[in-house]
Amino acid sequence: MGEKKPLIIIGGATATGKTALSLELARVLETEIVSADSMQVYKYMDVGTAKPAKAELEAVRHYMIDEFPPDYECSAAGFKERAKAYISGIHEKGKIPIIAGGTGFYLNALIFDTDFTKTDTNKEYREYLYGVARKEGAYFLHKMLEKADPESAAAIHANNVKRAVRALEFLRQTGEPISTHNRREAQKESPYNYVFFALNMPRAEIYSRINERVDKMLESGLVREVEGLLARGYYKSLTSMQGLGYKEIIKFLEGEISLPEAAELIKRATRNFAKRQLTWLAHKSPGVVWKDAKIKVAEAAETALKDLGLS
RNA sequence: GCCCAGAUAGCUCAGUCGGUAGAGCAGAGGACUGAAAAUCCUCGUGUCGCUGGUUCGAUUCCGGCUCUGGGCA
Repeated sequence: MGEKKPLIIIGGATATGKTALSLELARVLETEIVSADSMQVYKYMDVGTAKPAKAELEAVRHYMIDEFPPDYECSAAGFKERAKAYISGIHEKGKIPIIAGGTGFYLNALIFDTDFTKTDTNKEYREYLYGVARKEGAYFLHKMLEKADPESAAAIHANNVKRAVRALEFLRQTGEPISTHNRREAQKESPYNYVFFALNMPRAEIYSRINERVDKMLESGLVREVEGLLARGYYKSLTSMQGLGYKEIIKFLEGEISLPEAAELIKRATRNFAKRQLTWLAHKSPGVVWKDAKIKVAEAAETALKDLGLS
């Protein structure tokens, strides 16, 4: 019976101090960090994604940051595959990996080693389905799903074209309804011995920190960063360019909105995002332990080790 | 000082040919298992500026007042 390997997870809404705490924790525990952030994986996207500073990245070894070019379509599957390998690497060094990040879906994929059935993305079929949705409407597409996979159809709202497409796609590729797959994965037990801390603070404080951070990003050259990305040939429909801050600045650069308007939009969208993160943490993350965001490293390290049964 | 237009949900506004009102955004809650910083769902009672009048009944019509735009002096 191989003993379960330890993992320390640091989650929480955006702008809540995950980066700072994970850095300090990594120093104290002399270990390394695997980021779980769907946007920090991209190169050249630094200020808009609030990546750790260069000096910080040098001080503590980080993985899954600057992992892909912005035109690579990162997915939970691809992310998990790589991150999992890095985690084992850290374990082999006899260290406890720290997973830090705000992408709840990615965090879960790692913690539960979600099985993303290997399939080639069938672009044509996907395009075809989107075509159906465009021409016949979302409701029609949903009807299609209802015939093929009633259980999934019942769980997916008719307006959620993206989900309906994926369900249909999954069925065609694997021959299994995605609802069955989801149920199986949701019941999985983690192969790790993990502690999951979620940094918490009053909602109003998170929001004002977000507002301040967006202003700082603008001062730190977010506009220049986006201009640079466009100059390198990365275009607005890329997944990476859909990131918070990027899509809005592109609109500004295209003359659609003013800079102050863009700033407001970014703040608002980021606040909405933070709320979604909180919902995920509260309902989709088994074992989360909420911690005051101002927790001291020493205390965090001590409780983590204790909860892992390592002290 | 005069004329015109506004004054309705936190914001922007719609509406009621007189029977106490509704959208978008904000905000709140939720879903999510190969796009997830994405995608999607649910939730709207507020002295309808104040004050008289007409009316069975006024936020809706009429008068006055206050405030805000714009115009004329």
